Amino acid sequence: MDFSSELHRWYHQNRRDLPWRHTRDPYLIWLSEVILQQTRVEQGRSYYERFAQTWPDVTALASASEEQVLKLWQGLGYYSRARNLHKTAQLIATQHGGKFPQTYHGLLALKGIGEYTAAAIGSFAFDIAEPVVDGNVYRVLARVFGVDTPIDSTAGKKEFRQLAAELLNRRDPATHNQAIMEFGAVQCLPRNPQCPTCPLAQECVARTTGRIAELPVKARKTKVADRWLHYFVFRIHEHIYVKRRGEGDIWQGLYDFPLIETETAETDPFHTESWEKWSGSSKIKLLNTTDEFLHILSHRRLHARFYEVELRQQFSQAISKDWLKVTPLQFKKLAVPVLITRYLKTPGNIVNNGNH
DNA sequence: AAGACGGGGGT
DNA sequence: ACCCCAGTCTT
Repeated sequence: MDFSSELHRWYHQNRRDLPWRHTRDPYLIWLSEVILQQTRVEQGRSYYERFAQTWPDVTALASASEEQVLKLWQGLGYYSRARNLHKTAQLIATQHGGKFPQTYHGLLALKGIGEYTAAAIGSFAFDIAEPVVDGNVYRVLARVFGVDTPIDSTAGKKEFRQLAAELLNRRDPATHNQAIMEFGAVQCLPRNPQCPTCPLAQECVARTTGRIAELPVKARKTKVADRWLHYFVFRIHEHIYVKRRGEGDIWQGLYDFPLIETETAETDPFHTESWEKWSGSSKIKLLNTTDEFLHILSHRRLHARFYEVELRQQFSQAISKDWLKVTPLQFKKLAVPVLITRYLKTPGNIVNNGNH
């Protein structure tokens, strides 16, 4: 039996029941695919349910504000996905009459839709014969066919896509694409592949040559840099100062607090220009300094501390130009990074408990 | 071609 | 501590 038939048979017996597998609606498929980019099924599942319920079609999503979309996306990470999702919804609503493009290249042209997602939407919604190549597919093909070209190289991407295209069952690309990804996610696991029960074990090159642990090959590893963040939580009567994060850094579009970043762990935030500017203009009473929060991102180690301050008077316009004054209740409606959520959960913090 | 971009889970 | 996850975009 050939690769695709074997896969198809395995899939028939082992497929999980996932909510986005009950629809051919390109909007819902798009939604699920964007949510699942670099995200495990179990992590993305509840987000999909909430998005699909809150905005059941592309017009509804287009009518929402970016703030609302980011708030519902809060905690999922890679927030450009949410911003692009929203922008693309508006484009489809206004320029495409609410209808998705029905070609691979038409889909590929949309913001937030790359080769993988265009193939996924194309095959699942429109039976377009394009192969999906995601992390699961790289792993399955690298092992079964013994391909050791690095998957994060240009040559590797090309080679794996070519192989995936040759294997694709053009009579039923939708099922084939689902099957190969599901096989990677359930059977051919990264650390613990279930080889004893694998229908492809006999032909699997990695298996027969003892290279299961070495495949697939990844060329580069992301280096992790440290950052030191000093957050100032200024409370004045019933309000807190917050800031919307801008372009060119993590968490774009989310809200946090006025921030002093230092280059080293030793640098004292109270001996900086920002602090001189703030403290020189206002009566500041430091109430509390939290312990350090260590917050791990894939490419950063964030060391964060929160300085809680009760203000007697508000800051001048010159200083707080891009700051926002909100009540704790209003603050809860804004999208914030998980790091801020962690701080807000600490007992007795000045935001939730600031009535001194 | 390389880096930026989150957060959670597994070993 | 390190790796991976239904990747995409920018430089």
